[in-house]
Amino acid sequence: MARATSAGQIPAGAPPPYDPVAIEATWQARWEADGLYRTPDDDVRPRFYSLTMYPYTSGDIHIGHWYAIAPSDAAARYQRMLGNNVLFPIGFDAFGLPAENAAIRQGIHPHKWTYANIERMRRQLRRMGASFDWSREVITSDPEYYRWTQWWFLQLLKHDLAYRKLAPANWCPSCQTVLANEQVLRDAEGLGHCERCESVVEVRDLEQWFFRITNYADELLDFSSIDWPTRIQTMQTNWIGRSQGAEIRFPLETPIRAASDHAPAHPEPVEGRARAETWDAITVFTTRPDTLFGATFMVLAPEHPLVPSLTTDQQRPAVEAYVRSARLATEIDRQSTEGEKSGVFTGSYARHPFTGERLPIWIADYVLLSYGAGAVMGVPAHDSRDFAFARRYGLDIPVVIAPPDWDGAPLADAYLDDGVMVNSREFDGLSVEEGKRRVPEALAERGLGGPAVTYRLRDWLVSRQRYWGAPIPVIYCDACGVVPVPEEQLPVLLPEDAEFLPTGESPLARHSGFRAVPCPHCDKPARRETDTMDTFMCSSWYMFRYLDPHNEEAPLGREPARKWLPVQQYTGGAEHAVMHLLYARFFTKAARDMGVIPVGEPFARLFNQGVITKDGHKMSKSRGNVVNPDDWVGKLGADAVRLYLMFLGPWDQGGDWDDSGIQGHVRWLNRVWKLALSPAGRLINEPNAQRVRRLTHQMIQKVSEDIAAFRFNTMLAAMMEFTNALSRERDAGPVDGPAWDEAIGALVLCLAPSAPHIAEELWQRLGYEYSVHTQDWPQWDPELVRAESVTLVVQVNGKVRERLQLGAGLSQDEARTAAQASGRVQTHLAGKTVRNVIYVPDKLINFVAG
RNA sequence: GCCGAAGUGGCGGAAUUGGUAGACGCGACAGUCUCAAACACUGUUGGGGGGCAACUCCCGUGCCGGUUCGAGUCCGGCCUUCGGCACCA
Repeated sequence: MARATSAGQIPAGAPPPYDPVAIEATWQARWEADGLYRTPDDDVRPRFYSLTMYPYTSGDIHIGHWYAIAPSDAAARYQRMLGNNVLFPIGFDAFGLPAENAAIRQGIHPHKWTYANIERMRRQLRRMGASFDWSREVITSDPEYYRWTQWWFLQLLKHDLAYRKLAPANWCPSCQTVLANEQVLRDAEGLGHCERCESVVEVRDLEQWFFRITNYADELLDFSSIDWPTRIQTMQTNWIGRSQGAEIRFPLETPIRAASDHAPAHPEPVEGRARAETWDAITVFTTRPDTLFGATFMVLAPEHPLVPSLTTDQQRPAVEAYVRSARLATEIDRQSTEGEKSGVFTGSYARHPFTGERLPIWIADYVLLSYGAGAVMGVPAHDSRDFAFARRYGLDIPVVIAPPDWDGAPLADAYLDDGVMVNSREFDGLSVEEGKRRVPEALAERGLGGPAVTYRLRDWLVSRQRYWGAPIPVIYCDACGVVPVPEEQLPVLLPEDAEFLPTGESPLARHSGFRAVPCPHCDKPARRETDTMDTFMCSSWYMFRYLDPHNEEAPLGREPARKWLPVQQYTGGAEHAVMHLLYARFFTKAARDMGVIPVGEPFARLFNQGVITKDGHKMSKSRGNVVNPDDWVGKLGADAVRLYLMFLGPWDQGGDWDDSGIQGHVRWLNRVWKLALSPAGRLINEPNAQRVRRLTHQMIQKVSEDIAAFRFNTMLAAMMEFTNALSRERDAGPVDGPAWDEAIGALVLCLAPSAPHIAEELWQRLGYEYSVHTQDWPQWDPELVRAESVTLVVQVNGKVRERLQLGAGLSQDEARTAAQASGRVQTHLAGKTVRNVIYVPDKLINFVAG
């Protein structure tokens, strides 16, 4: 930290007032002009990729963005001062439904709405003074970006990670359009209504695109190579929901044909057998194969393909009515009807694989087609849902796992805990654990099933019947089938002249110029896919594009990928725990397997900041409690707002905005300003200088450790404490000289990541070289930090009776002698015998006496 | 219901390989400055008792119990709040 001019250049007299608004504008312009935060690719210093989640283009940068970004920026600046080549990019998540809603409400085209918002948000972001490299900005709705989103889609298709199948979607029969889940309003009975016309929403099956995220389910459960909050790991683990159990085949009395190819999620019944048109058994998945002998009925999901064939003529009216009502409120957003179990008997029976007993086959909506085999064995004694169902319909409830002191009486409720297998033939006497192993083995020997694993995670449905998204680059040809758009024809441009009528139907579906296209194979008339991609697709790879944002040959080059990946520090909200953060991991693994990037995890370290509230509530326009950061920045400056947000408390806990709190930071910055710029005298003597130096180095240590661990609140507290101490030194007498210069210099350097503008201004006024943000982070001297005197706490029977200022490093005997010299200690030891002495060097001595 | 996190002054919070509870800040009160107010600055500020006083004693980290010389921190059992999932077989 060489000074451009010699020390002692601070002009005499009172310092000028601290004018944050003027200072901040000046420095922001200067940094921008100098390209101070540009990240060169050819830098030899160690790289550090620091990423904060890019904002959605909703309209305004609000206080939540500040809360997320300001500390990220401080951390990135700290890394820069440590000597790293830091990449800290920013961009905009620009596709999505809100743009369309705004378009319909306000009559603005989504494109116009989005780009106007970006314009405004850029300005607001610049006022924060964040050290973004704007030259790498990405906007996901730019053709130069979504061209590559489409390219990724084609690669996933090529690698058999994308496929089409029928999937339920919300359908409004009046608007004749598909609705997103958030456009469906639920009434008290759980029925969905169209948000626009209030018609009852149906569920229709459409051919939709999926990504095979389930191929990676097991790998996604492995967090060993990344440093993520356990909270997020747990959430993802639960979301993936791996269950170990068995598949069991229950033979049918007569083989039947499936009604449709609308297969359950787990289409292969057993042993890799191809899905048969003719079914001779019903396959179920269970995590409790040990309870097999307690099965007294079967239950299929209402949508199960075997239902029509299994239904007897006598039962058909009841079954069809039930299936119809279930369609109105299916799993897309099924209301929890807590405890109530309804169902209908199909009239058919299956055979128990071991006993051959006839089991009635029912349908019920508590069984989900999309999980396991879409069918369950009903074991009422040991499953609470089956128990409720059996009670309601008068089915048998035989006990096959005996509770510890069971007397043979009927159960009042399902018994779910461990016990001993009974009424289970050769398995009697086995524990639950042994049964779970032995029953599937026995099933496998007889060709009636075997061990199996199932996941809660389903494949990622990426189709959106919407306009404002990246068009899915495929073409449907009557002759050639599904034809991928050739890569050299990308991007498939979103037509801007799409008619944007408030019908809710995707403009792409009715835009004939977009739809009609010659087949790339046979050149005959064909039609484009009119669905667009889920915006989570865009955000699954944006961290790659920052590395090579202007590459026109590839989404990113090999060299940038090798140099920069993975992201070393990712920060953002925990609301993305299972969507964005899981999809991005899947995407990275897929890209690795395609050979495009060299890593299998996108984010090596993750930090989730909390939520900022006002008066204890989420901020919302309807509640009228929105804090507008621009107002505060205009009045008090960005630095004060940044500090206030960082000081609220631990970053991952969030905090509540309180107008009065921010004044404290303005006060403090003013104190720092005056302290740094006030004319100084001479430090009178060496002990004072030593004391100041010790305080300085202790502060540097504390600040360094805290900022590295994202403990911004205690980092600032340490600087405030230091400021208070320096003020006391100055008030006690004249101060100057190297120790004082070092103290002020260190304070300004330590402040630079958090309050970049005032730090730059002070740095310049103190006569140092521009810029403070390219300086080395200050080092602390361990020798100086060590205290020479300590407070020794003296306890008698665990209660504090005296605090002594003593030299550091005393032996137990020396400490004991000193402690026993105290009158107070003598009082409390009077008439007692010291039985034991516990000594913690330099901290505490405890006399155990009685 | 299941999973996870957290309960500390008037408020935000600090202190956890067990060792001074309340750092730092806000607010409040008192004082300085001012005709006055605001700003700024200085001091006090967990609760209770005793003393003219320098002081001194007791209680105190959601509740009950335990381990320990010593517990905000560890163990057992509760209560409350927040977050996630929610008929996952």
